[in-house]
Amino acid sequence: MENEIPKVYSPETIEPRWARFWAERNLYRPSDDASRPGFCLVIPPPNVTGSLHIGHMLEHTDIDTVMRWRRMQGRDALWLPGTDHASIATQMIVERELGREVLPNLEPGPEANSAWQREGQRLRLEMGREKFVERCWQWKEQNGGKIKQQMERLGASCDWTRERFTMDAEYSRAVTEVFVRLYEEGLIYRGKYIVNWCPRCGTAVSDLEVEHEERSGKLWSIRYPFADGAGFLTVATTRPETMLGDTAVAVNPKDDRFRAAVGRNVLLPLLHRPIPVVADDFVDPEFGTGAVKVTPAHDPNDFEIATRHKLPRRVVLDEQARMTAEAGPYQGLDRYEARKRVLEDLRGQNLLEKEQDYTLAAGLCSRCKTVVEPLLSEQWFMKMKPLAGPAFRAVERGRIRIIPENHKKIYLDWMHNIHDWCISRQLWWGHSIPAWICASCGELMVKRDAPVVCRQCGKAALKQDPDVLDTWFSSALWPFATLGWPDATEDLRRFYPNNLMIMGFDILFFWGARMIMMGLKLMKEVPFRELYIHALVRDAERQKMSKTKGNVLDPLEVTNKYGTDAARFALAISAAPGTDIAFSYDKIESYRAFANKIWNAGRFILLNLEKLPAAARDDLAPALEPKERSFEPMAAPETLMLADRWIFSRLKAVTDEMEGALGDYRFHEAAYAIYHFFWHEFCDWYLEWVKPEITVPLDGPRAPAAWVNFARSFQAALHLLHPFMPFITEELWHRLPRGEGDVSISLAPFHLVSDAAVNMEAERDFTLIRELVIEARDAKAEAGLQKQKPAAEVVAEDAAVLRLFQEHRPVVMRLAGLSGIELQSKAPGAQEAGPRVTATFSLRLLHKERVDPQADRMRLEKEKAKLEQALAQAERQLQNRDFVERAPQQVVATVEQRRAEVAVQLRKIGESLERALKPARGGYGS
RNA sequence: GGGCGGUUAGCUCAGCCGGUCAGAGCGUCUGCCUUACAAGCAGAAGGUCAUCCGUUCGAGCCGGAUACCGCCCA
Repeated sequence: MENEIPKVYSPETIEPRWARFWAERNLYRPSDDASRPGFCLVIPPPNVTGSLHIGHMLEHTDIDTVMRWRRMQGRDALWLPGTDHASIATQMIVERELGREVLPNLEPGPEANSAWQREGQRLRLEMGREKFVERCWQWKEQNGGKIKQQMERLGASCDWTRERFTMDAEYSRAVTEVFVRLYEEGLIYRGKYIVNWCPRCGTAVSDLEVEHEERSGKLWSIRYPFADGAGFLTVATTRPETMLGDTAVAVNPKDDRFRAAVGRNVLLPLLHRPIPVVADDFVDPEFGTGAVKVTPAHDPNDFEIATRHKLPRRVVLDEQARMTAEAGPYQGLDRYEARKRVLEDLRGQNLLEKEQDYTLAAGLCSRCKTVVEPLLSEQWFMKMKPLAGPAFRAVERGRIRIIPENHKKIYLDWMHNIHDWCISRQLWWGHSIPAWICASCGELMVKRDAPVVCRQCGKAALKQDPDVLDTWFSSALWPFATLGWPDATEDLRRFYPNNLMIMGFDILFFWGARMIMMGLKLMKEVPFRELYIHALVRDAERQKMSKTKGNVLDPLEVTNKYGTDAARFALAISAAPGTDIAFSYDKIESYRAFANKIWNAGRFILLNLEKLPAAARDDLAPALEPKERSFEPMAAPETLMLADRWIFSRLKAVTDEMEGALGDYRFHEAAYAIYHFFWHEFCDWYLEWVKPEITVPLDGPRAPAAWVNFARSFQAALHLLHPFMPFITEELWHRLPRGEGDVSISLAPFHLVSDAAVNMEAERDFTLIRELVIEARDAKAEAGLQKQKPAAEVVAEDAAVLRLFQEHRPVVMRLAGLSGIELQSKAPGAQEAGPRVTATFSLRLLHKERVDPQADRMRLEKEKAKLEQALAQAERQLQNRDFVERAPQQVVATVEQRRAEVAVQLRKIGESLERALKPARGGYGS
């Protein structure tokens, strides 16, 4: 038999089996009984190109823990899985793959990557849109399943029958519907504005997709001569090459230095174009020389100035960031090459006045880290202010609760300062924009279905807008589009609003905020009631994990090495809200030890179960029937041990504590509660206490109370552990005597223990016994007697305590390793080893061979000093009239009680010390 | 420039509404292969709670300032 339960837990043989079991049986598909209370969370859809990293594992651990817990509470829990199509990322990957096919011999590395990318981009244009999109689908079919496999392996309890992808036909219908509705309402518009343009990706990106990075650069001061030949104005710029597109110089109207210049023309150097000097409040007189160049087509602020002053907009940089024909002799040069040439030429003409070091914030494409170019471009935009108002109020007024709370303010600030969102992308893989332009008359039509003829001129010369929508546009619809919107489905009715959303801070604005706006707009209701923002997983050195740093971790690697349960538990217990997690293998290892501990406790119970008569074993199954709040110590007073009453009382307390913590997303507290309970209460004390009852050979048909209580409390602990450690708990649960109908622990109640189990008296009594055992062990260790079994003398003045000790003499002797206990109501002045003093009792070992009297005395002195300090502090407090009068009575009472206890202890220690100083009766070491 | 967070044991971090809150895990030290578990058991040592000032009868906890570290936004 022992061979079937190995001493060391090996998750690799057990976890994949249950992962398959859960998935194959569709265990986590909610019932169709709509009257049952639901609980819904849709996954923040991972990028289909990716694979899950350790951050996802944390996210999914948090999610799965909540979902399993809610399910065990009896809710019809729906965790809806899926992925998003990730326009830019997918396109980049497929391009790189294309490139690799024609350049197979490059050594992998950043250089090869960019060569493949360039070549792939060329091939994409060559093969055309239709074929390329087909390639993307192919890629998705082949690689998109990876995330599902990973999630299954990590135990994610989602409903795979409801899996969604943002480019599913049904989902795309929802995307089109939203676009058309918002366009018709005037919330989506098309226009020519400055956007963030990535010259490498060849597309516009939104503000959120630009990362700012401090870089050292230069600030150049350039002279712009007045057109009439009298002097010059000096402007300062960090981007001299854009001067070729200048259409004005601006100064602050309040700036006296330039009062005379306003209204005059200057000659744009190099191109010799006359441009006006305008006065605009935007100009900061403190910056540079106080005069700035105005480049409306390449700077958002200048664009605004130009609008106010009706200035022309000259585009001098093209979509690859090369100079256009507007740049005259510089046409065709790359932006950096052009900068060099412009500076040379200015210097040559003595128009470059100054060059200083300057720190500037470079905007980088978050996808490829290329410096983005502000560029005038025709794009689709979404008006955000009208959507932001309701989204602001929903959070402000608590209709959505953001946890941890400090993120609420960040959200509100962002929502308050929101700008219109550029939603079109010059990419091929994604949702096409449902807009058609008439080649004949220029009419723009936005339609759900492709129109045949132009509504204006009637000609059949319509061409669909070539752009696709920002991926985030479609994922903003996720909480309702996945449930069947725009149709009024049963799922939608039942699961919208979702109860909860869990995501990382990094996508709060990309996603969370936009989902709230869209949900309120289209469903007239918030998308979810609560939004929990989880922490970031960093590496052991607290560095952010990133592919470029090479410190990313594959969850499956961790899982294969230590077990999923251990990794999940390590993440959960580290997940204090608002604090990033420093990932370390040490941590995982210590929770692998925990899994092993659980395993071995299970092993203990199972091995002994085997030794029970078959009838008694069968008798256990009904006693372990998982019925909500039905477990309490079996009523059989003559065998009911203090330990039984105690462990059930503790179980009840821990269950409540966990429910409280999980309800507030304090995963670390819930995890710690069950960790501590299982290891340091159940195993260290309860199991050790009842061991003789469990190992004693039995006959007869009935399982004795001790057995029922032991098995029940173990099972209840498994239920509490299950949301965190689904695999090992499922395995052990199935090995306990089970009835036919018990399919999975994950469908059994979380809260097994009856309210009647609370027993404060048992907790108090048990605590006293435990203290007694610990004092005895400590005394033995101190005296170097660990290997021996001395007798002890225990003195307690309280008759009830004496009675309690008397009743439990055998178990104390066993647990402490004592050969006997002499109970006294008064100190007889015996003179032995290792005196221990507590407020309730004192204990000394009755051992002739005194090991080190000096050590005893020192320890007592030290303890005495500590107690004296505590006493002094209590007395100081109590003598303070302000304290006695103003502090709550309860606090004063506590201090008074403490003073009394400390005084008693001090008195006893004093006595012990006195005896220790005197030569012993019979002498030490004699 | 604006905003936010952090600083508690050697390391990683908990610590709720101010009053048994000075804690956990890992590490270290001592002793044990005690018939579930050495991935274990029984013990122990270790902290001026970053610094300063303030509020309070009472401050890791509240307020202000400083220093250092980190993040977000512009």
